[in-house]
Amino acid sequence: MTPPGKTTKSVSQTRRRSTGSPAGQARKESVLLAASKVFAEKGFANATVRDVADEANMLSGSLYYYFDSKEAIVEQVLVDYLGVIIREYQSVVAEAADPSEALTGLMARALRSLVRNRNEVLILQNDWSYVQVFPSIVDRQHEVERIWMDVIQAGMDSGVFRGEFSARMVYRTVMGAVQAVIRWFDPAGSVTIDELIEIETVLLLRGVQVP
Amino acid sequence: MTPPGKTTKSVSQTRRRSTGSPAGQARKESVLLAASKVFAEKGFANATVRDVADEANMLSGSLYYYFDSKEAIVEQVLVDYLGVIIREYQSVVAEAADPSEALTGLMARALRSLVRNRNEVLILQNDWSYVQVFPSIVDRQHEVERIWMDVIQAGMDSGVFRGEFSARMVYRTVMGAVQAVIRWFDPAGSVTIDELIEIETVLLLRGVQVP
DNA sequence: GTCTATAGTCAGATAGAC
DNA sequence: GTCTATCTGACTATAGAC
Repeated sequence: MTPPGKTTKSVSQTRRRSTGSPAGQARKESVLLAASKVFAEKGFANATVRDVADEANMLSGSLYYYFDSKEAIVEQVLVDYLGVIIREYQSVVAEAADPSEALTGLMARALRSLVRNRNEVLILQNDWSYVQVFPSIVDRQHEVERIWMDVIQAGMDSGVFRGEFSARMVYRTVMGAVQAVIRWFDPAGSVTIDELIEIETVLLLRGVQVP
Repeated sequence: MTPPGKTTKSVSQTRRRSTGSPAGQARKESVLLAASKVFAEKGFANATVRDVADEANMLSGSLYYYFDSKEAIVEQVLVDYLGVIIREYQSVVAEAADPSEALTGLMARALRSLVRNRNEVLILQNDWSYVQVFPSIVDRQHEVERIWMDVIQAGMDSGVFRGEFSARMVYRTVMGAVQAVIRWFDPAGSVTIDELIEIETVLLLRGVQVP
């Protein structure tokens, strides 16, 4: 498979106080955690900085010690998440023996992360119109797309995936179905994550592969 | 296939002036059209009533002659759209000879409406957290879900669709992939709508059907 | 029916005490 | 670092003239 390729840079630079201490760093993390929860539940535009502060057990003014703006908070939340998932995808691809295994692995990885990082994925889905102004986020989304499409294209080139569709269309269709899982899957329900992966893989891979 | 079943009622009652005249009705329609465009482009929360008024070539105060609130406008936009698509789905199912034909027909219908009513679908997708407070909208979404799931369940019962998944999971997965089309399909691009339908049908139906 | 003008509200951000 | 207090701007919605 294709080599990793160093990930995109540059979160909008913040001219904030250092937050050098470990305690300060931890506090910042707790703000990010609170923000991801609040933004996911109420929607970015509907959630107020006071909501976030409440959830983080501080007052709204204090947030501005750590972040320049409400936008900067959601940007950091999503950049952090995308950074993690990109590295995971890269290692999945690196360890896969062939395109079918790689695509299956990517789907499994996506589904697990969807369940684990439900809030971040919900924000990306629901508030895309508000976060697409950040190049730091858009660039990382493109990096994700590139990783998946390289796998799909490799499968088409080697003849195991149907070649009559564009890799981009296949990627979007598969990813669309995968992302939709967030609307119905309940980790506490009767369907396990492993069953979920089995189901989605069967439903989607059959159409992608050459019969 | 299952009988139509009368659609849900009750848009939040407006205590507005009559707007009885044909001209007034047409003006109201033009506000709805402007609103669907503005809300889809900027997101419901980000769009202001002034934006909508501008697009409809009037001043923001004048909007309130036709509607009680910003919320009432988006509600009307989506209720109108959902009413149309529900009737279309019902007739597709009524005319289908078997579940496979019905499901293919539903997918084709969904994809065409996605392209034709891009704005309304975008609002439903992007601003679901803001419009889910309207029973008039949620009820109609459930009606859509019911129509699709009845078809899928019938296919499972008759043995042509894989029975090991729940109808709901299949519905959500297929619909997720279909809805994702709105993010990449360009009606002015090189892929025609008919090709789009062919592609999505092949990719998705193969996994649903028993080999 | 559409306009002007504005009331009322609320949210993001800042200043400065502690 | 966190708080209190407050400013500022923006937006929805209304009142009333035309």
